Amino acid sequence: MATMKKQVSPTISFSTCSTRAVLKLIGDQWTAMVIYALEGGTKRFSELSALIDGVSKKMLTQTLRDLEHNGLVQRIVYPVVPPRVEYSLTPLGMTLTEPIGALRQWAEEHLNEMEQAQREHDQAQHLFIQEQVASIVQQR
Amino acid sequence: MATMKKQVSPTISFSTCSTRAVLKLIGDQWTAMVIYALEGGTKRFSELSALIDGVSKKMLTQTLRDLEHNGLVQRIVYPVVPPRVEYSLTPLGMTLTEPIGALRQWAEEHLNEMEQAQREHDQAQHLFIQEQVASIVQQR
DNA sequence: CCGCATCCGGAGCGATACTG
DNA sequence: CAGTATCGCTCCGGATGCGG
Repeated sequence: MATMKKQVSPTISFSTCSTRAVLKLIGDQWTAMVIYALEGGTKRFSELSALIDGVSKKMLTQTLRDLEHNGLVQRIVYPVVPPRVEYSLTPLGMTLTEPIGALRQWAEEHLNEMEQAQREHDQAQHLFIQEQVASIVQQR
Repeated sequence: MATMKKQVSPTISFSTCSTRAVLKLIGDQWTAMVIYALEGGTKRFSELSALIDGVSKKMLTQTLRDLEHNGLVQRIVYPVVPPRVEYSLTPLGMTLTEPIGALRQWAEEHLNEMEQAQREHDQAQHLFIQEQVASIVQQR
């Protein structure tokens, strides 16, 4: 097991934590899904737009630019009319599919547990609020 | 989720993609780091606050509440003066440490590559802008 | 067909002050 | 000590229109 006790040292500066950097990368709504969509191979802008339900042109452009800027996605413009732009993962981008896949796998395995926990928690909250209301009413 | 307008896409519906759910979970700035901090064991509110550099009380509270709501973190309040509140990972929360660890590992391995790609890209951008300026100056 | 610029409403977040 | 309440600001993200 690689993960032993792994005690958090008392002086860890979280500002330099690499987790933060990755989160800044894929933390937004669309990045992970763009990468996921590009796992299938090279895609045109309009194809991505159609695949990723709900994304606006602006956000898609922004996300792709960001990924390109970080060297995870390659952007190829064909100077033809009408314009044709193709996006694909770089080798570096491909390596990101693994941890993202791990995340997705976790989600598929544990999402139902989480939803159940949510329901239980909501119910507890609900009952608690009812008690509060009851006690307030009683005071009057 | 309440308002599902378009569900006609024959391809993958990304709105129901589990990746999205996980990202909503750990996508924000602090969640992943709270979990990371709690890997070391039970922590008090003030301890977390000290460990996670730069987090405000408001955000820390919000993040912890969210995690508690999803059944990933347990919150125990000791009714004493001064107040004492302890947070710890639930078994479900522990399972999240793996994919998050994978993410961090990827970051540590590839962050330098990304930074290099960024620099190269920035330089290319810079040169391009220089060309633009030059051509404009030339026109005058 | 692709992408950039602009505007604008609203959510998110920090700082501060207050409570128990 | 561990929050809650409120204010104010920033920035996200959608809609629209232009340009190549």
